[in-house]
Amino acid sequence: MSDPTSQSRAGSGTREADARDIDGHESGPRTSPRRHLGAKQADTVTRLLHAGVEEVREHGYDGLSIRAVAARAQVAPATAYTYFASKDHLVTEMFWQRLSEIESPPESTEQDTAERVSRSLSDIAVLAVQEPELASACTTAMLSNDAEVDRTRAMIGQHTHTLLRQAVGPDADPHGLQTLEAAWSGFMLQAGMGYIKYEDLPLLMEQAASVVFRKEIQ
Amino acid sequence: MSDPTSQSRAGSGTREADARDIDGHESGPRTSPRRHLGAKQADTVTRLLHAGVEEVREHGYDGLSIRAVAARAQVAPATAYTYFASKDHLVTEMFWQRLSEIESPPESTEQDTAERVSRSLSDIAVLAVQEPELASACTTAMLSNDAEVDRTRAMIGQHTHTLLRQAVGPDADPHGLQTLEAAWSGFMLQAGMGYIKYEDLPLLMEQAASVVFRKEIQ
DNA sequence: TCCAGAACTGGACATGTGTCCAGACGCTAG
DNA sequence: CTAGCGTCTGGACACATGTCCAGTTCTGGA
Repeated sequence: MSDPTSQSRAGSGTREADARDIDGHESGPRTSPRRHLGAKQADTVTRLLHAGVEEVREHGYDGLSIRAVAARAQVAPATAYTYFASKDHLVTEMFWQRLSEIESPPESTEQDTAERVSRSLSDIAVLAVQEPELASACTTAMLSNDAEVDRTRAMIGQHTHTLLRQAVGPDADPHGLQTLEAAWSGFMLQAGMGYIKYEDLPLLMEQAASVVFRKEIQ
Repeated sequence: MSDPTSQSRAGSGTREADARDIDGHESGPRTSPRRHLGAKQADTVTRLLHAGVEEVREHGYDGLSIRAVAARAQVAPATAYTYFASKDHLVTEMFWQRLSEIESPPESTEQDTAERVSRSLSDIAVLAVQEPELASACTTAMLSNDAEVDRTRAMIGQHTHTLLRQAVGPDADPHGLQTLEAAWSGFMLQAGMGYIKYEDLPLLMEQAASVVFRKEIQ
């Protein structure tokens, strides 16, 4: 988890102060928030995020409209735009909210690198399997040129980078890590376009890791 | 040279207006699967594609509008929509038109795999360096849910797959190829978002290939 | 209790996308 | 020369996105 420094647009600030997230657990703020959202605002944001997930689940990225999300959250469209700069921002924020809860698996014991990589990312894969529409929508939304999306994207990238780095170990070949990271983006992309299935991601990444880190698993 | 067998929406049929069909009349203007273009139509398509490249160069993906492209090509918007199903289709088609001209380098001699991979893709990188806006726009456009985009995307994917396969050799480890292909998508994606530079692609891919195919280059 | 400011509302506006269609145009066969 | 047909036109339409703002409702603190 981490807190997307709530900025002008609040969006990210969901996990703030008293803010409870969708499922109700409270959260520890990570990054120092510059601005706090009051309980009411936090609630509005939460409702929007929640409504957004439902909308995207039902109608996919294309069928998602901010106005529909606002309506479902029982909020005026203009209010939604107060918190999210754009549809893409909303979508990335929905994904980030879920993703940020994923931590590195505890004390990866004696497994080999490939397996650790696979495990590290399997939680993301699980998320993507549970919410394929969201994952796929986020893939598209991430490409948007939008200052707010930039921030969120950076956090998503940072987070998966950290996950990978931890799985791979601090002394791993930089090129190997680089390659693995690119492969991950590539697989996510392919899954977003429907070329591969999200549930195959862990296996694919395990194969990639074993090929990259010559662990002779095959 | 792969020939984009001109299809429903003409787009791909850019290559030479020779296309006079055996039986030139098909009534279904909209969804007819295979339609060949007369010289005049081919010219219109060419002008649109050309204008599109200029527009995207000047204004980027977001600033690109079909109407502006049509105006630049001195054609009515409705006419543009006759040939291209959507803005995304136009963009992918522009890219494909360039990409399809790229061939595998001749008989790669005794170089090692990593270097062959780097060489094979360097022409694409050159294209992307020359037209970064186009490449980046295409990255976005590829994600569109659009039947026409599907086709073009498939051709683009097929073509790069072939390039890679040839560079890597027919007996290469499938997982290695798979990983390399994903890494390629990933790097293209990262370049499209501005995280890396298009001109670094060949080096990055060479590093990836050498890591994947244990050629002990490091 | 009361009120200033924060939060939200609702609807108009500017812009863009993609569709549709009646009619004008231009090439070519007869 | 002229009819016919494929091609192109231009503009209206339906709908989405994102902006703006005057006005209303809510909230917390004196």
